Amino acid sequence: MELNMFQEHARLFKALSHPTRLHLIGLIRDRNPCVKVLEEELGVAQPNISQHLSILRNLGIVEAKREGNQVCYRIKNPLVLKLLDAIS
Amino acid sequence: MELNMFQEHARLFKALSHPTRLHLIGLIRDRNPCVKVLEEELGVAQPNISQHLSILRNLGIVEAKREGNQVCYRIKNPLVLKLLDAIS
DNA sequence: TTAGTATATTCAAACATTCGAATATATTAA
DNA sequence: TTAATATATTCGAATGTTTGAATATACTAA
Repeated sequence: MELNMFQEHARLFKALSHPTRLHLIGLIRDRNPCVKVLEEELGVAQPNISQHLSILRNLGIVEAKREGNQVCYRIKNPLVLKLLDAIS
Repeated sequence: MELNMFQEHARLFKALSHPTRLHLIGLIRDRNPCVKVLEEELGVAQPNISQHLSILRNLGIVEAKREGNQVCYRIKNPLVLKLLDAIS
């Protein structure tokens, strides 16, 4: 197993190592929601949600699509779903 | 999905979010090695290895068994193996 | 007992993450 | 245009993680 593999996997696990991000991923998986919906569901301040979404975007875990006034999110890397299914 | 579930899963993912710990888990899975062997394989200082093993022990991911002079490690929570298989 | 080997713990400095506050940007409606 | 709504970014303080250095503990051999 390559050393860089460990780094890459560690980065992915780190992205999943915060409860808010796991909650976000769960909602995004189910409904491809826009940020407003995520904000209401989580009861977390909007800038904080955007910060967490930014982390997930930068790792290629989710992707954003603007739809008029709002931005909707969906899962980009299905590997993440495999991991979530494996853990629950 | 309960809020505490996200916390619990996040804790597990955090334990897996460091390359050294992933390397350790891989070796432990294959050979149930003692710390000396882990030290040689990883080329990382012994106290640092013990620190990472302590994190994995505290989360119930691995367990230690003293064998005379040395301490051997093995996987305790097989869920971790499911995760590692899912990611690779 | 003492010396040697194997492992664990403690501490502090360096570094990274998290979050609220403030602000910026994008789009729509008036 | 201006105002309103939705989302993103920046910054800094608080907090958490990582690591090397020093030290402690456990066992074995002499």
